[in-house]
Amino acid sequence: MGRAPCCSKVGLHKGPWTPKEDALLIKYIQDHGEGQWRSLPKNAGLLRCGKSCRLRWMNYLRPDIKRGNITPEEEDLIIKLHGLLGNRWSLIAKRLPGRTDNEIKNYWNTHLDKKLRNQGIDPNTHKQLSRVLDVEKTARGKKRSRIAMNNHTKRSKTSKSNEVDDKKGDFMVKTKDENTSVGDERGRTKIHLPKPIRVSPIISLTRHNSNGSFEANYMSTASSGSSNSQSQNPKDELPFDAENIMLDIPWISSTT
DNA sequence: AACGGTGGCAACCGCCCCTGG
DNA sequence: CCCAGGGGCGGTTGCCACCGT
Repeated sequence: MGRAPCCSKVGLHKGPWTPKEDALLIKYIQDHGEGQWRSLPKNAGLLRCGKSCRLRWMNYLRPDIKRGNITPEEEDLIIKLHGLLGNRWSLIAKRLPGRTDNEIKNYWNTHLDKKLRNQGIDPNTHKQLSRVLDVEKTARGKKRSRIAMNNHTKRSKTSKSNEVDDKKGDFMVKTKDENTSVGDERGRTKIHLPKPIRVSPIISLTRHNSNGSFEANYMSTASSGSSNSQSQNPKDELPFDAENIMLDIPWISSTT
């Protein structure tokens, strides 16, 4: 069996946070700083799981968070970074000051995924979709049916990965120690990457004067598709150091 | 006006990695 | 080296507002 849940669910609040809970959390972190999430709820007088507190703080309460109004520049950058990094929302978020991985993930799922499909681009591979494929994926990518929900046909937690595999296409890769076939029934987290390319660690995004969009300029030193070139960077399984991508973005003064 | 479908997003779940003992 | 716990992460779900019929 897996590890026990991070906290006993008995007596703990779930669901939306109340202003009072927010205030307690903010006050506690202002006084004591971040960290010790597991013990924080108890010390702060919150009937919440530590993870829930962390999530609330990271995604909503942190003072440096920008909310909403994702600019076209940010949107373009998200698309470019997703093309490079795949669904590594936290890495993408690091390149967008004030944005959280959750916000970017949501924005991708609700806006950009659809937008790319409408442009005939496969949001997973960032390549042109064939017309047939596009129609098929659009149909399959529809928001889950409420009817299905009412019929209690929600996918079980344990079976989710199989369906995800079906949706995500060919660029699903296994994490580190995985060497079995796609569709692991354990529900292991899967990461889909763009077609493997060898690039230099330094990437710059230059802006088109005409439309303000960005173009990723990375020094590709080898042909694409060399999927055998396993990661030089075990941490990310990427052919470059995703943590240290340098971006030439005029409207972002700091890169971290 | 009522109802069902869809969109958007906050929050949860479960797995994995890292680190300290 | 091994193990357990904390924290981080990505995928998924639930709720609510909005929209079209």
